[in-house]
Amino acid sequence: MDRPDVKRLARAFKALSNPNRLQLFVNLLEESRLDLARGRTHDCFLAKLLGGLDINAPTVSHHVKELADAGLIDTERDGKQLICSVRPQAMAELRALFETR
Amino acid sequence: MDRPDVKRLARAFKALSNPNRLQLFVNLLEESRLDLARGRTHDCFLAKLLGGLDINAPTVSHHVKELADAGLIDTERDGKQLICSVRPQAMAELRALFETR
DNA sequence: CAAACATTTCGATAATTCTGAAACTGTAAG
DNA sequence: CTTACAGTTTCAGAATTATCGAAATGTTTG
Repeated sequence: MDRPDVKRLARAFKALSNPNRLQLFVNLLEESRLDLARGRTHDCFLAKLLGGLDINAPTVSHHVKELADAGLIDTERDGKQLICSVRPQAMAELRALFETR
Repeated sequence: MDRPDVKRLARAFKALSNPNRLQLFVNLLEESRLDLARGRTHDCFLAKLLGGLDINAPTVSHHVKELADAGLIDTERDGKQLICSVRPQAMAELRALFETR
């Protein structure tokens, strides 16, 4: 195994350590998987990610920023909406840590 | 994908979100892999896990407890030493989340 | 331009977390 | 029994975090 970059990993895990933020991330993951299954590029604006979450707009904005700063997702502005997508690189790095062997 | 247990996952991620605690866990992971490579059961007491860490005993104790409470590691007392091992179950659950597809 | 919309920034507060000092417990060795 | 060892508990202070309300920004629509 390559020596993991503990500092960066810790940053990612911190981003995923808040239940609301993690739920946001999981929702995005599932949306991504749906779209990938349809062979389409992923495309998901914020409001779509709030499934079942009871938090206000400022908090959502803060959480999204945190996920982005941790390198877990990419964001891009499209008109008045914010498009989110998971970063495959980050996924790979995290998966590697938990690989058995 | 099965619906992930967000609350429990968040707990695990929180346990890994502190750099010192994550380093502890990574050290244990690497020790485990070494021993598994030798076809032996894993066996690791705390002092062995402190590589490069600059934290005092009470803090270490606290961090280990946190990792155990989060279900990431098992601990067992042997004489005056504490034996730690990673929980394969937890590893699998985390790995699943980052699986692509 | 005005109104509606999606998100962000700011400021403030409550809650949680990290850490070490000091004192303690249980075990092994002399 | 005494000492040393490995780790734990308790306590308290400093630092970080989560959250919201209010106001602001930038964008599309009428």
